[in-house]
Amino acid sequence: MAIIYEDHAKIFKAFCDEKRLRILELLRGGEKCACVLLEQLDLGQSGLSYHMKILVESGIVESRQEGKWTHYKISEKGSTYAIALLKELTTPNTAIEENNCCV
Amino acid sequence: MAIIYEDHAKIFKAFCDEKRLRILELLRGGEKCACVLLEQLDLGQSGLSYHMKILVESGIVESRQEGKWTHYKISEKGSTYAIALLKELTTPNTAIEENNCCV
DNA sequence: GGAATACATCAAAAATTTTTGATATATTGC
DNA sequence: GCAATATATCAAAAATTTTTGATGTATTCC
Repeated sequence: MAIIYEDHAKIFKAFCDEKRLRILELLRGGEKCACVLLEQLDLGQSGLSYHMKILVESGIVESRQEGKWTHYKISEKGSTYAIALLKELTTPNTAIEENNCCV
Repeated sequence: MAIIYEDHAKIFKAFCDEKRLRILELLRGGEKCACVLLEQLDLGQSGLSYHMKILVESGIVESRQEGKWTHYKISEKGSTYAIALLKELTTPNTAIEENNCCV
């Protein structure tokens, strides 16, 4: 399957797991460091790290290092892009020929 | 995890698999019956059926039976809802208290 | 420098999703 | 009604994702 589908799928993977949706919900309240997320979620430390990696790689979340702490927040740029992409993926594209049958 | 996260995750599952993104791309060209999708995709018949079920259950695709054929198309209503939801999920929510630490 | 803290990475186990092939159901044309 | 066609469903296998616990790395504090 073409590269582009893989990239697009990656973006929406941020939203198709309940744990990650819960994390995003917390981040809607503003930037949080991993330790705060950890105490609010039913997740182990390495489990949180795993999900944060997926979120950051999707572009929906950005991370910022500050000493020994890592702070995470929702990326406005990434979110805007995802919304535009979702619109595109669900909008009729007349450039694609109608290829029908079975009538 | 609360019911609502499960429902939301279900919607975005439509977009986090490459095969399903490819199917949506085809449907952007207009309503298609399963047989057309089948010949355009690298998928077996039961595999297509599996993915179509996920797409329909996400609300992004609607199906219409016509004799022995099933026609699928992108649901405008479902898409609009998904876009609105994605916006909501990535928009700061000041109602949620800022719960920070580590500063 | 050494201990403590925060987080990432790794590998194995567990869980879930996807694929595959067989079978079931419904519709059409004879 | 019977054969053929279109699609759904099922169950087992394969693949992928997620969880878990152990270990590694970087930073701070003493």
